Amino acid sequence: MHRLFEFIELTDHERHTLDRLQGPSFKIGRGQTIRSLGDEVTEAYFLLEGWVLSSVGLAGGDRQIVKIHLPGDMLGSPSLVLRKAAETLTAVTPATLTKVSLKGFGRLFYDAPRLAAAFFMSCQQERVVLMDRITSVGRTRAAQRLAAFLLHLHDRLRVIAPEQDAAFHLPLTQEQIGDTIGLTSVHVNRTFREFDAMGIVHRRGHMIELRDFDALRRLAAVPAREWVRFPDWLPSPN
Amino acid sequence: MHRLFEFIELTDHERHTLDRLQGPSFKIGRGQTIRSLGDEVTEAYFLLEGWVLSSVGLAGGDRQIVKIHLPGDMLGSPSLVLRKAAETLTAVTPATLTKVSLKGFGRLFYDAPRLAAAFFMSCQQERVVLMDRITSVGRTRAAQRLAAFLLHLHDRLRVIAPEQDAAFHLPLTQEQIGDTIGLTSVHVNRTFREFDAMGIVHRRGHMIELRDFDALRRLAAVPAREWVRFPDWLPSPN
DNA sequence: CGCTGTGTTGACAGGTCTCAATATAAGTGG
DNA sequence: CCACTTATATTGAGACCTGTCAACACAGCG
Repeated sequence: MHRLFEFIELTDHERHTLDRLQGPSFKIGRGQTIRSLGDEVTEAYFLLEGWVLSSVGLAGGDRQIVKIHLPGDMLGSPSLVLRKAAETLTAVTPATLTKVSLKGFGRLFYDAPRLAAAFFMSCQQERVVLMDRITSVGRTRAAQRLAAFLLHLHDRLRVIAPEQDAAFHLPLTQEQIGDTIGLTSVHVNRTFREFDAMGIVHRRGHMIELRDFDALRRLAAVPAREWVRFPDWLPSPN
Repeated sequence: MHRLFEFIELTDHERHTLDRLQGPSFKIGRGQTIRSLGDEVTEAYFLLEGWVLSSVGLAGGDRQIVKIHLPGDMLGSPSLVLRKAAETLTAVTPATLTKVSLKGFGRLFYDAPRLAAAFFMSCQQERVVLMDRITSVGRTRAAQRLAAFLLHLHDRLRVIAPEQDAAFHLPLTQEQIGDTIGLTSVHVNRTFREFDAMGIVHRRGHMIELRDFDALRRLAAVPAREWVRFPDWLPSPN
C-alpha cells in the first residue's frame, strides 16, 4: 500500500519492480531512531506500519519536525541528494519498515519510467505540503496553525483509511506537536484548551475528535489542494 | 544553464531533449505575474534571466513567499501534481523565460531516464531547502532567520556565478524579505539595522555585503548541506 | 515636479516564550 | 499487581519578541 497509488495505477510490472526494490521488513520500537541527521546515506525506507517523525536539529538544540510519516510513506528520500542525511527519523509508535537500496532506486528510472514519474510526483506533492506548512508557520498565529495541522493530518489519515471519521488517535505529545507547528508545548496546550472550550475539538487522552470542520477550515485559511490523479501529461503504460 | 548540472553531467542526447522541451523564450516586466495561485495548470517554465517570486496567499490576505527563483530554476513544477496552480509567480526584476509543455515533460521519463532522475533530485533538493526554511522560521528568532536567509541566497548566487564575492544585489523590498522569513517589514528593517550596527552586513541601496560570514553562520544555526554530485546510485549514461 | 512605493523610527499592544509548580498519565522494576 | 520513577499535561505570572499603527524621510518613476 504505497502513496504512489495516489497518482497512477500500477501495472503488474511496476508493482513487481516496486517489490524487488525492498528488502525484508523489520520492526523497531517506540522512540527508536532509524537514522540520524548527519549519518551516511546508504539506503531509504518504506514505512509499512506506525508513525515516524522526520526532524531537523538546530545548533542551539531546538528541533523542527518537518514531516510526520504515516504508513505508505517513503522515508529518507530527501537525503538521496546529500552526502549526509538531512533528517533524523524517529519512530513514535512501534513501526514496521523495509529498506530500499539506492542502486535499485536508481535503476528504476530505466526499468519503470512511469513508476519513476510517480516518485517524482510524490516528491512534488511533499513540496506543496511543505510550502503550505511554511505559509502556516510563517504567517499565522497559534490557533490557525493548530487548526491547519489537525485538518492536514486528518486528510492524510483519510487517504490511508477512507472510512476514517472525525475522531482519530494522535500518538504525539504536545511538545512534538509544538515542534511541528513552531510553538512551545505550553502554548500548544493553551490553544488546545481554547479549542476544547469553543467546542471545535474534543480530546480524551490521545484521541482527537474534530467537531467543527468549517470552523477549523476557516481558521486554517490555507488554500485547498486538489491532487491530480492519472495526470494526462504522463504517457500511458506500454 | 540549468540547475540540473548540479547533479549530473548532461549527454548530448539529454541536452537536446532538454532543448526540445522548451518553447521560444519570452520576456516579462518587473512586477508582472506569470501565473496566479488557482490558475489552470497548462505548462511549467524555465527561468533564464531575472528573479521571480513564488508565493502562497492566505484567506486573510497575508502571503508567504515560498521560493525566490534565480536564473536556471524551473518554475511551477510543484503545480504538476495539482489541478489548480499551487503558487503565484511574480517577477521582481525583468525576466526571461521559456515555457515547458507538460506532455513533453511527461515523455522525458521515457526518453531520457537520467534527465528524469536529475529532475527528481532537483525536487528533493527543493524539499531539503524547504525543510531547512521551515526549521528556521518555526524555531528561530528574527536575527537568525535573516542570517540564514542571506547566507542561503549568497550560496545560491555562488552556484550560478562562482566568481560571486561577498557583495550582491538584492532586488527585494524589506516587505518581500519579511514575507519570505515570516516577519513584518518593520521588523526586517530593525534587524537589518542591528546587523549594520554590529558590522555583520553592510547595505547601500539594494547592494548587500556580507562582512562576517562566521557570525552569520553562527547565528543561522541551520545544518550545512553538502549536495551530492554524480550520485553513484544512478546508472551511468550509454 | 509631484506621486507612489519603500525605508526608517518611535510608542504601544499583543502573542508567545520562559520559568516554575502541580497534577496526571505512562512506563518500570520488583 | 503494586510502588516508584519518569514523562506529559496543565496552569499561572512575568518577560520578551514581534506586530501594529502612525509619522516622516527618501528614492525612483512617470
